[in-house]
Amino acid sequence: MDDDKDKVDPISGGFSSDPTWTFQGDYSFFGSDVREHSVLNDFGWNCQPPLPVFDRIDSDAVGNSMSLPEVGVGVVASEVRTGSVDEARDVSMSNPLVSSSSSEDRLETSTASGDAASGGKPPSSERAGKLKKKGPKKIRQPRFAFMTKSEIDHLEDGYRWRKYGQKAVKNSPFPRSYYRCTNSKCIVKKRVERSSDDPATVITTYEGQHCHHTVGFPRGLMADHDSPYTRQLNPSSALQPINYSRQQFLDRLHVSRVSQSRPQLVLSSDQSRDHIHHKLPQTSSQGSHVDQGLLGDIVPPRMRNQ
DNA sequence: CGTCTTTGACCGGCGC
DNA sequence: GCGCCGGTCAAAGACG
Repeated sequence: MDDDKDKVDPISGGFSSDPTWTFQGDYSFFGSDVREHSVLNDFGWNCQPPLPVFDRIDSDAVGNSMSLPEVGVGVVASEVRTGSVDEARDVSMSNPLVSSSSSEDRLETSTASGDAASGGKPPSSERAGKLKKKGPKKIRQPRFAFMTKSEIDHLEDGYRWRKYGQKAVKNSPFPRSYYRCTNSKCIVKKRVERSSDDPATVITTYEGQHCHHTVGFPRGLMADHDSPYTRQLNPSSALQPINYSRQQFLDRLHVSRVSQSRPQLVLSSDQSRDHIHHKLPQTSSQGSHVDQGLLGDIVPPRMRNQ
């Protein structure tokens, strides 16, 4: 192990100081506010507010703007302004990440306006009579995406999801899956797709904010209820700062990954464990940062508490 | 039997 | 107007 690699660049969050973790290209990917949220925790990434305001997350843009760290999570943290479309467009115009035209535009318009009601197919009789009335321009849901190296598409994140659709992605051999939070009162959605550039990379896009706590890992995940990981996932256990050393964290995480055969958000393949060991930037626990759900590591509080 | 996934059809926006 | 495309619905099937 080379401790030199554990130094953390407060600006880059450690990625830029290590070639393996370098986000190639430039930080425009993160917008101008990159300095303000590049704080890493033991998890590898911890977006601290304020996040840059993007018009959208565009997986194409993501792929073009960055190269993923070999292991771990490449974060495309973003917040979509909840306001008028025009407002958001103004943001996009000033953000180099945001392309002028993308499918996400269409996504925004279609999902936010009707959401559960508009997109699908009501009974034919109903369909004929119930012509879409143009409601007020949709309110955009906060949205962010991240990229993970994983063989598993749908990564556990502490919430339960119901898959409601799958579509082939243009210019990609991999389909995109659509998930919705199983909590009936929760409107959070999630898209999962593999990068066509790097099939080992899973791009997960969340939309909206959970209005409830995590449900834990009902499928037997994270049985170690006292792990730092669990503490971050479970609000009830996240009441205190995480005190594990990085080494302890990695050891525990490794055990859980191997035993469960289910890679978690930050980590990917087992063979990369040593790699992670070397490459994970070392930071303090940022003890004040405790949160609910895995999203707590990514979504800034103001996004979650809107 | 309840829950979840699969899958074909449909909707609406956008570009041409 | 038409076709493309992303997103969604919902019936049917699979699964535990």
